[in-house]
Amino acid sequence: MAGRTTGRTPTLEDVARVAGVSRATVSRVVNGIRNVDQDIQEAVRRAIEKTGYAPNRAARSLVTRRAGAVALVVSGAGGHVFGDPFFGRVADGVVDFLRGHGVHPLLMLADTDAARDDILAHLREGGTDGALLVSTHPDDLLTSMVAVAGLPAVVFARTLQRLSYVDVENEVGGALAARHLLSRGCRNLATISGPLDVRTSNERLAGFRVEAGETPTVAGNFTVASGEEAMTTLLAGHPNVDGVFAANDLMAQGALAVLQSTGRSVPTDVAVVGFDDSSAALACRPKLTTVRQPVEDMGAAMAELLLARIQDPSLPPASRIFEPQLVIRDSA
Amino acid sequence: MAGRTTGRTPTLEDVARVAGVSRATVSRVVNGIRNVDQDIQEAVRRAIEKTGYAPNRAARSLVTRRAGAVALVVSGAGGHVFGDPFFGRVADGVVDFLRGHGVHPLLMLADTDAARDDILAHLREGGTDGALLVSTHPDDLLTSMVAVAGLPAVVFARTLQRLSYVDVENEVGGALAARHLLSRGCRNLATISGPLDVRTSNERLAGFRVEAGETPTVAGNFTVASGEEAMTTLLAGHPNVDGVFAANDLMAQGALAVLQSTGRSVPTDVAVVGFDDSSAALACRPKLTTVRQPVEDMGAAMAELLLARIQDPSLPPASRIFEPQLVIRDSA
DNA sequence: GTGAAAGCGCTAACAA
DNA sequence: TTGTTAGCGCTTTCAC
Repeated sequence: MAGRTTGRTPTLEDVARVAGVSRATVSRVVNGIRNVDQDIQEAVRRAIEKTGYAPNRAARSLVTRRAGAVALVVSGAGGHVFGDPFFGRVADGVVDFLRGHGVHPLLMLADTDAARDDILAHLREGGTDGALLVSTHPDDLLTSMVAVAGLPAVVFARTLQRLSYVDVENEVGGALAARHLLSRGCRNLATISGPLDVRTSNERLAGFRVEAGETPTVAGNFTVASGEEAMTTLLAGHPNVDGVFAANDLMAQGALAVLQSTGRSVPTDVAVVGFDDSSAALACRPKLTTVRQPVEDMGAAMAELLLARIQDPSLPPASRIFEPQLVIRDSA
Repeated sequence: MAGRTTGRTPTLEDVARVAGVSRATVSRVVNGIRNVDQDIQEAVRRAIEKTGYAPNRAARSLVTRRAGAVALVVSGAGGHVFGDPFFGRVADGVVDFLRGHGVHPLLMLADTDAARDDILAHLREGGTDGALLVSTHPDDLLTSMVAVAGLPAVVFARTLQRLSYVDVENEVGGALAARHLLSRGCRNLATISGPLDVRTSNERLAGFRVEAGETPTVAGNFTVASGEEAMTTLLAGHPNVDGVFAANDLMAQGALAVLQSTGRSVPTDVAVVGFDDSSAALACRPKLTTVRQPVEDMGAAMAELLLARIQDPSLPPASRIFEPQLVIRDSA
């Protein structure tokens, strides 16, 4: 900072001149390479301080062929992706892991074809060293997209492609919910599933049925409003329901509202179990008993898998499966 | 894609050879510069197609001195920044605006000194062309940080520094809430404010008081739980409250829960107005009447201001102030 | 309208 | 252990 004499931003060359050594030596010191005399290291460090030198990322990337950044590609929720707490949690986990490694994620929204082309172009231009793909509807578009670019990538949710992925045992989660409802004495169960074209939804439902058998089911679309509608429909056909499992917390929250407005008390009359353990679960009254999905950890795992793959591209695709966990609160 | 013959990724040089022109010409075509013969343009385009060429970002950045990316620096909410819908909404607005310009935001979390140093270093290395600063507690740390780096920057919330900013008229929002409560006949108002060391909180409170006069007030910290506590305290001292204004939706949601659990009906017995118009406002039952803060638009405006500043660094810092808007739903 | 050539700032052989 | 040198792939004067 201090003592800068020139107008240009200082380069390796400037530091070298001040320290009385060669560019290469300065580069070595900057990059923490051994084999540099202690005294010289000290002199270089002083020169760096004096000149206010900071390495130029573009120049470095050009020769190392490393961008030092990864893409966090998201899609779903109709554009307002980050308003959705799910993506936010993933992002938190990703950021938290990455920053320990001096890497930052580049946020990209893949909601239209144009956007996808744009992202693809960016990846092909070497703007990032790899990609993290997160989508509520894991479009094949999205994954194939990266396959084309030939970059390391990690997907949230199982994938058939030769890509790494991170997922949660959704069936186990559904089963957890069913067992809990059953064990508290509920005998007339019903479920509000997610959209049936989403694998995750089906898995949660399947796991639930393994334990609870076939039960009345209405599909929602993961929103509070759809949870309300579903619950209303369910109640119309089965007024004596005493336990409901919703495939996510938002729909559970909607169910809660309908239940209460029809004079039923939760959990006394009807027990409700959600899925996710999002902030909505805690904001609800009664607080939601729910199946926790360790989303932040999963985001972190994605980042970890990706970084490993970037460091050693010869590594085969890997995966990490997480176990969901029942969090018992007040709604069941 | 097709016809690639070499193992390396194709460069301008390769395209030039295939098209039978010089590197410079290819560069011109790629960058859409006029003054290139139509036929040659066509030939170059074909060569690009044939070779599967994509420009190298690092190389381009090195000479243009433009990273083609901006930093989205966030802090607050103790690390789980994006779990907070507020940041998510800002991010959505930012991403939405930026993508139209081929720019993507680099996510950075400034929650510790180490993290801030890291971010500062990144900025100084030219990793981004500017920064967007968003914090619930607009630390001076954060803003001064960028001032040092000398990069264009835009802050969410008014700032004293010579930086651009975007803000909302919080006083107006508070006044809007007060007038609404008053006009529906409430005569015993109370307010749940945000932390008193946050400017935003004070502004909302001040605006409310201009219209409603001094009313019982308890400070929360923007969480549902703190809203519950505050409402409980308020009720203990003023059981006849018939209208409450909370400085954000989450606290309003907490107030709602306490009100209902003490047998009061909303809005009949007590009317409640929140602030933000976050997703929580819609998820609540009754749905929250709230003061809408156009957060996405504000995020987009930040991005717009930043891009303008990057394109023409001689531009002076600018600002944009948004008007909040009362959204009447079911709670008041 | 097009090409030749000079660099942007850095790393990484290779020599010394 | 240190310095010399050759690029990385691109944009951009400056001639032609």
